[in-house]
Amino acid sequence: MKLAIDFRSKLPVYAQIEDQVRSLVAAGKLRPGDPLPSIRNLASDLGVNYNTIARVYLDLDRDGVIKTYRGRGTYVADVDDERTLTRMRQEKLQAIVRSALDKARTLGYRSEEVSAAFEDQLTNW
Amino acid sequence: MKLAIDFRSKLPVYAQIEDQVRSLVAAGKLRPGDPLPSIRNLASDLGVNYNTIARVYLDLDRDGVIKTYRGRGTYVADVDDERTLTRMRQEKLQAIVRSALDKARTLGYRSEEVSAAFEDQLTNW
Amino acid sequence: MKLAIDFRSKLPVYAQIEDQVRSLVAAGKLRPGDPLPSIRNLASDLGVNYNTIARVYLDLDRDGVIKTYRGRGTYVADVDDERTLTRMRQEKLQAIVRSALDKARTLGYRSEEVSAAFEDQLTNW
Amino acid sequence: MKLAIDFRSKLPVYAQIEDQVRSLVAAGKLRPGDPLPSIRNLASDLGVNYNTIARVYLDLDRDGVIKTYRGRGTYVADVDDERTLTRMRQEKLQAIVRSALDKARTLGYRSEEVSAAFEDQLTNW
DNA sequence: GTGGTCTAGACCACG
DNA sequence: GTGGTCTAGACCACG
Repeated sequence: MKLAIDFRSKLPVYAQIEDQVRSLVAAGKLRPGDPLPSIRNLASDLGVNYNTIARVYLDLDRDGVIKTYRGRGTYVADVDDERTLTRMRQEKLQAIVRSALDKARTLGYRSEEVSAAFEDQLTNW
Repeated sequence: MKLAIDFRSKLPVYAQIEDQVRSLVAAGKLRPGDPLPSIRNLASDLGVNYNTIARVYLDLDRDGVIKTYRGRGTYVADVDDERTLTRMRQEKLQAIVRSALDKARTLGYRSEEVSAAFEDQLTNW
Repeated sequence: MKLAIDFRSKLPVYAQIEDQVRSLVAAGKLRPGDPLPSIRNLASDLGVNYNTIARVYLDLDRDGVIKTYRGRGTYVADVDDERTLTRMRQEKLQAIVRSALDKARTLGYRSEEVSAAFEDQLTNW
Repeated sequence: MKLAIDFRSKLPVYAQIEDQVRSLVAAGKLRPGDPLPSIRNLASDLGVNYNTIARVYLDLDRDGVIKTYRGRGTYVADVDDERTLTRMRQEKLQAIVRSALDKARTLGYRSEEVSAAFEDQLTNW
């Protein structure tokens, strides 16, 4: 599980990690039943404290994203069926795109400009 | 100057405001010489403390985004020439688009998917 | 706000405090808008660490029991109307009584025994 | 021996089991000499680890609630006479009732309210 | 002054 | 080994 933390970001570290795990699950890169790294391992990997990751896993568990089993580990929570997963994956992508377009529009860019910038960037995908 | 603050965001209020002002300047919605609201006015408009806006203006001034003149007010900083402004405006847009594409790619979306989502969202611009 | 912690209980300290605050709100001893002690004050009053109370307030806030305002303090969350409050108060009492009766029944006590014990204890209320 | 574990409770599993066994003995549902299930059986019945039940039996043995005989099994400890058993049974019931009344009183309920709630709940015993 | 995040480190519960 | 709770203490954000 590849996560990237920006320690200079004003977003709290725990929020950055939570966001990324949620995104990975929503996008289907982490699938129901997949094991997550142990708290101690992830903490050491990311160079943060055990407690910070413990909070992340607690939050995600409460929100039903993951399931933690005392003494046994942490896993991506089950989801009803494959259809729901596919829908979630689409919605996640749409949210990403919509958010970028919203920002651009708010800043006064015209749709042709945005479209051009998009085509341009997509070439070196 | 329209700013939107999300008090439930984990991003500090001062950071949200700074980001938005920087973006408005970069996108050319705020142009060199344009006046900014007084600290007191903006604070009251946004429902935040005077000190919070004072900090924002101090940061932006220090970074050369705005210029504060004691007793006369605060203004968007001058920029050499129109060309630079145009370039900044383009770069800002590219940064927005690139950031969205990066996120999508990291999450495992294929370029065709992203392209489709983009076209889709662009229709109700 | 009078809270009692049993440090020898196997119930975590934070859970004991959360339970008690929830009960006080449900029973109407703490009413919407009432201020709660500051985190630092309550921590020092109860002889526990700041972080423990911070967690309590965070949990209660997420569950909508209280509202915290950065820099300003923490308050019992608003509730629609007086009727709801009255209903909550009744339900809380019923939950207490039901829980005791359930336990007694599970342990094989007959209803007359329980009734007698109840009348007995109620005399020195 | 019917025991119910709530794995989401903040009370440790071992404490939940110990409490229930103690209560069953105090209430006379488990009588001196009655056999308890083997550690392995109970562990498998409850879906918990062998070590957890081993700890429970060790604690209960240490407290004189049960007696473990190597190779022969575990039994509810002997008690002098029938009178003591009867007294323990009454005290257990009183403890249950007192605890509920204490909680209600602390939360500001009036004795008539509690009495009414009690009568009410007792009807569907 | 009031709330929020993070670390280092100890100790417990469960497997 | 894996998750959970708690402390002491530092530093930040907001009013």
